[in-house]
Amino acid sequence: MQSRILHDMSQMLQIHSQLRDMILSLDIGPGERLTERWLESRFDGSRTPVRAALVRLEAEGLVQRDGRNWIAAPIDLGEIEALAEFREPLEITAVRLACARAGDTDLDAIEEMLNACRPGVPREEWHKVGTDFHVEIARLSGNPFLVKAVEGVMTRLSRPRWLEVWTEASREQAWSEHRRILDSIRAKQPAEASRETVEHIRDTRDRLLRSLKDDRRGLRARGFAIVGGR
Amino acid sequence: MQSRILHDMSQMLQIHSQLRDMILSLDIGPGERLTERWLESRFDGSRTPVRAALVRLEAEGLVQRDGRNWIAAPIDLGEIEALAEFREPLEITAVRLACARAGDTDLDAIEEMLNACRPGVPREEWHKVGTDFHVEIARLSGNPFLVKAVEGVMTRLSRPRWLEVWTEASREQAWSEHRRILDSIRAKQPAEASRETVEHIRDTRDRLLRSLKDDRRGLRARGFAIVGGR
DNA sequence: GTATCCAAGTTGGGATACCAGACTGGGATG
DNA sequence: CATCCCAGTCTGGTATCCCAACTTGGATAC
Repeated sequence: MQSRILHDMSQMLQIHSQLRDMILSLDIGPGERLTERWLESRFDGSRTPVRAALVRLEAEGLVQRDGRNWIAAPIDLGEIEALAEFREPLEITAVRLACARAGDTDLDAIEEMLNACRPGVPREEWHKVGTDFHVEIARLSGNPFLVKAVEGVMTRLSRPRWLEVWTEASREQAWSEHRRILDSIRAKQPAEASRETVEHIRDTRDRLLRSLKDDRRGLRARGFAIVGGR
Repeated sequence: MQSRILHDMSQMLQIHSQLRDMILSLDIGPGERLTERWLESRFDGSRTPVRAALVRLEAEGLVQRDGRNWIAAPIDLGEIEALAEFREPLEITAVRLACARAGDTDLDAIEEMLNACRPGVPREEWHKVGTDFHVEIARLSGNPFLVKAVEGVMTRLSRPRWLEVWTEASREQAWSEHRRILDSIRAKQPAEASRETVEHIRDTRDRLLRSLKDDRRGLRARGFAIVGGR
């Protein structure tokens, strides 16, 4: 009987995780070329696990093929719009199901997560909570496909959200929108929670697109590939 | 050994496609173990492209890890329910957007596809059209994420749909439900199209679950792993 | 000065050798 | 007869080597 837990991650998973972090943290810029040989030396492994990691990251949309070459996925303004359109029905469904299925302890855990965001905590924490909130709500739906899909959406939105120029006001707005959604779920008000979710998604989309378009020139100057957008 | 033109299709893609077909056609049974060495000899390639293909198939949900081993994904009754719950909002959104965005020529192409299904054409064709209909409707939405998600759903439902015991009546019912949805889209009646879509998805779910539960014993006898279901 | 072309270097794709861990079966032991 | 143990075997994971296709840069011809 195999009762053994894999205590040591395979190199493929290590490289996958590290490269993922480098891309999401913009340590590797959007559109930047990745050669298997460079990655091999960078992570001190052979090309075999490097290639396996690249294939997985391709499925996540963080890495793409450019002809025969690998590149970190560019920031795509059209994609941000499509993602907003895509996640609306997903997250509406998630909050409605959460109203029906979530227990109080689940909601308490998410509330605590939100409460961890107060003036003074580093921006990384705000960013992470902003992602996790949506994923955890989806998890309350009990539907693994909703969770996977929302995770995918938030992964793809991670870099745009990081590049957004944050004002104190917009940060507080997003936080209170999250808070309102959570309260509506707790009050078992699916219609209200849905409406707030749609509003939040559209606000987020508009903020991201406006900010990225405004900074487009500067971001390109940093070597970041920003494509799409009309 | 291989001096073929690589521009056409890498071996990884060939193996991916062939293995995918073998799994979807139940040539490889649900739950069946796959060893890299067997695949290597079966497809006359080395383990390198075999492993890349397996990683991709894992992302599609057709292949899983079982401990350190690879297996063809079992049929999971719980998954069929979760998929129905997941695809409802997706396909509602797709038909609504299709009402707004689809042109007549697009709709004609789908109608022709449906018309190709008449008594006498082989079951494979009915099966394929039943999948493609939903994907093509999603394509009319113009949203690539909706397309990808619906493709994923239909891929995961492919084997259950194939295993379902088909009566003449249920086949005709599914066909006419498709037809009605298409007509409502053509008439730009999003509310009606949505209602019909939900109805169709729930009918499909119930038919699949009933049929699989009834045949569970027989399918297991054929060596097929059928898991889940309460 | 410009266009052309070829050789050297680089890239990803594939093949293969080797490794460590897990499984299996049979034999020794109580 | 049951139990335990160990070696042989098989597995996926990794490193490394070779190859064909592409890129590139500079010499050459005009």
